[in-house]
Amino acid sequence: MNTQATGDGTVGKALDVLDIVVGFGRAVRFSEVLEVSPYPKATLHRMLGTLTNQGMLAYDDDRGVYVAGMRLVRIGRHAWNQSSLAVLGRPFAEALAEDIKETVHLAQMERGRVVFIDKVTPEGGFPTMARSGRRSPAHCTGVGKVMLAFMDDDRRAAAIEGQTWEAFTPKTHQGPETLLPELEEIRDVGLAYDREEHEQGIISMAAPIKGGGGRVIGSISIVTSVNRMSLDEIGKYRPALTRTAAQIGREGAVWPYPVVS
Amino acid sequence: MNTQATGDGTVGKALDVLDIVVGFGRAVRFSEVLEVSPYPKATLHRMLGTLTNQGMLAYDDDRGVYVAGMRLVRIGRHAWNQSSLAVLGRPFAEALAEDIKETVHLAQMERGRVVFIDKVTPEGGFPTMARSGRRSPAHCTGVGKVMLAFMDDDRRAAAIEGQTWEAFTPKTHQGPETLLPELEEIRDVGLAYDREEHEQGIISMAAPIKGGGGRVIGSISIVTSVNRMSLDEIGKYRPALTRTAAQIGREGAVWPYPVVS
DNA sequence: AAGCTGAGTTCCATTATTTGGAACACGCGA
DNA sequence: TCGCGTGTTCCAAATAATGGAACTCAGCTT
Repeated sequence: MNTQATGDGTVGKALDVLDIVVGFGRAVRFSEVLEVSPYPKATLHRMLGTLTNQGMLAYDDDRGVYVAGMRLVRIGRHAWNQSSLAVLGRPFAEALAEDIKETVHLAQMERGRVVFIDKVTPEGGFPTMARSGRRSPAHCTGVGKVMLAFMDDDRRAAAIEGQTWEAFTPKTHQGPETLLPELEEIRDVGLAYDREEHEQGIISMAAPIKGGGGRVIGSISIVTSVNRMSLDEIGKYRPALTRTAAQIGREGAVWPYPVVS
Repeated sequence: MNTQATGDGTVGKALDVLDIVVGFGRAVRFSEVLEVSPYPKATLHRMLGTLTNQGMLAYDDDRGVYVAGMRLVRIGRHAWNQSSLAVLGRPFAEALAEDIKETVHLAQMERGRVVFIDKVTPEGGFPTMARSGRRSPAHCTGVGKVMLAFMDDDRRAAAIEGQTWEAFTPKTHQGPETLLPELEEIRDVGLAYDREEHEQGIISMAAPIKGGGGRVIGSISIVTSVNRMSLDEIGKYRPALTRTAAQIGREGAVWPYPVVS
């Protein structure tokens, strides 16, 4: 119905505000939130008050800033323990990263956007900018494209509908016309590559993580820089990557948590 | 104003429901939530719908159950990265646990209740029931009492006001009359002991973690069973425990996140 | 196959809450 | 003291939440 993440009356707005505040990734002043939120001063003020009151945010009196609250930390941790692929995937991701000495990303999808669930950077691995909990577009990342390729048709349709098609580099897909054929190719090959589509000089190779019934529950990728390795060279890790993806998938065969499109 | 965690209109109710669902720790049926929530059928139904719609919960069509949603996982992870003592405390807690071969807990406080932030059980350590994200009362745990002892007077007053005084064992404090004197003692000694007050046979020794300005930002404890060790014996780890607490505190000297009382 | 039961969903007039423009308070530097 | 940028409070109008009751649907029983 509504493609917007917003909506749903008061609760939707409150969660929207929560998302904004936490998304800053640091303590924020009222006016900063006001600037980026679509709500009028009084409304936002009341919203922040409610969220603080509820323990989802905390207000630092001295500095006059809002930060994430303990209740959010607690509920979020609980949710993480239950629904995050990281809990069962981390050991395998760590083993892979250690084995090949390259950075490994673990991702899931939320409404057509990639959510980085975890990352492992081994000694000497390439330090990527991804941070767990961050979101990125799906159309320009290896982990995103591979999930799009293997998800249900209707979910994919909805996800593609919601893409922003922002052009991060000259190689970024700018619309379904070029993306859809690549997705088909990805389905054939069983892997997706990020050819500097999200960031100049950064490449990756991603495999889908399939739980019970072949349903995609996330994806895993090896990320590096073109200065360290070419796309061809990264290909030599293909067996290791697909093996790890399969291991995690086996572990998550009875995965009860749906990947939200 | 209101001591209840509930309140604050629609948003409060929605968060309440979210808390309930996630608190189950597993996929739940509508009727299960209905049973424990104070809301009428229609209201709860709408609430769950809204939360699902917002990505905070996810609904499994096949099984007809609700689980934590990806959006909650994402926001929660973000919050965790920012505000959890675990992020900076874990390495030290791990070192301590490895050193003494006993289980170590890391905790913070939310509205007078202890939230377990992280735990480390080394090879051969005593496996405790605490799980990160879980809550326990403050009046009967080492980590809780030590935070109560060292927090601001007004915060302590509010926190003590909110205690349930549930008697888990014969040794549990049943009211402020006996707890307050012990808190004073704890302040003197600089440590708190749990003398089988939460669970028969389980004891612990806890130290406060103090950030900048001596403000308590959490606590750390060594937990074991009376079958493994006596209260006296656990005391030999005192230097190690206080050293670790100090290390974490130094790391968190510029800790920007308030410990919500 | 009709009837029953329990779980989940929908309806809608009533009621309570949210809304946000505007006025107000506060701290701070000039 | 004035002015400015922030943050807070008010309150009548507008909107959204409420929940009892009726309904649907699947599975089970007689």
